[in-house]
Amino acid sequence: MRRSSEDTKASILAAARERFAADGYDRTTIRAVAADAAIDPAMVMRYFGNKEKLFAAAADFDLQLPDLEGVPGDRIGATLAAHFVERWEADEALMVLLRTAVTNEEVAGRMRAIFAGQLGPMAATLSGDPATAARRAGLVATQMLGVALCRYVLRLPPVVEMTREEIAAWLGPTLQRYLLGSPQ
Amino acid sequence: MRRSSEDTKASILAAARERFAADGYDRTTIRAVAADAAIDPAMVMRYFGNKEKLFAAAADFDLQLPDLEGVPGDRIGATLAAHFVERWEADEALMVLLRTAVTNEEVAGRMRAIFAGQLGPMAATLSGDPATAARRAGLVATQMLGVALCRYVLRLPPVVEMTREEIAAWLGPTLQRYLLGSPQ
DNA sequence: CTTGTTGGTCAACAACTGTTGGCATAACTA
DNA sequence: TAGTTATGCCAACAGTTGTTGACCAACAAG
Repeated sequence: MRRSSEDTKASILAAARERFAADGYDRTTIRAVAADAAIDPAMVMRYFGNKEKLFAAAADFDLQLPDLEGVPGDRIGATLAAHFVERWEADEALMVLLRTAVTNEEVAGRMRAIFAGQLGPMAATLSGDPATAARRAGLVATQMLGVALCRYVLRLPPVVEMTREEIAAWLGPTLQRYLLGSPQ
Repeated sequence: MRRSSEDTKASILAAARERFAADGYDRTTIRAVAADAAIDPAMVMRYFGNKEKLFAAAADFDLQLPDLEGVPGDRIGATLAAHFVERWEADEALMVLLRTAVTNEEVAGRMRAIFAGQLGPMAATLSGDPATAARRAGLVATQMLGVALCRYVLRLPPVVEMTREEIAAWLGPTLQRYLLGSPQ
């Protein structure tokens, strides 16, 4: 039996996700992806057109923000923090995006769209104040992307060693204040 | 008069810093740096040996943490936040490091050393508790590197639009709690 | 058996990269 | 003035990359 085209396409995509997540866009080569998928580089081109399109297919990402209805008002920050950490660790797509957005303006734009489109509305709903919602969402982004950067990319030891629960406990009040509180 | 070798070396270094800060390590080419410095690529090699050494020379960085003696106990976080933002904006070296550390394990190690060596001791002094100092320093790193990432690299609009004072006001209490407070 | 389609390989291209060695030229020194 | 040295340019190398087109082999339909 010959492999179906869908199977190879999927295995290429899996290999691409790993490579992009580990090495970023520039350091990932079509040849390396093909080798990981045990296939000829030309197949990658045939199935995905070019490197950019392969990346686009590998970097499909959704924050999947949780439904916060029913969460006690003072637990929103901690719930959100826990969700983010879980989300980062469940899916390589975020690492793919983060590692690439740093040196690729187009991908940075995609990142901006994700956070503006998904975190912004949530902040607006929670705070009830459309005027400051974008800023509140931005503050949340700084803290959560900072954790992703330090924990998964730079691997700062103290940040790596914390458990999800500890992170949620420490960051909960921070997000809480950014979303619902005031500077002081 | 011929240019002195020091002048050329300095102009190469300036061009390299800009390129590395804007594009990261991989996308920066010796040829582009040379063109910016209006000089032949071979000169870059003669003066700096190879690309890695050029990078090392361009990425020399010190957090220059301020002396917090005399700062009112409840203003430590805000003072620190303001200092960081000022520091990022005064020197391209941080962007050079950040843009590269994301896809280069060696540079990531350098980043770890900077934060462990400079932020760790400060946290130990402030909190007076050596057991939790590293973790506190790590938390501060997540928030401040997160700001650097969102403001200067990803350029999330709400984060870019905030003034230094607003950032200091919002992040002050966060850093304050990470350094001196408890999770809850 | 032939024919067309599908999944796959191979070899090569053109462009770009870091890097090197030889050659020119201006300036200083004896 | 002659020689030496510092400064610089040019052309080329070897390796890697994305990408392409020609070719091969298995399977299904006629």
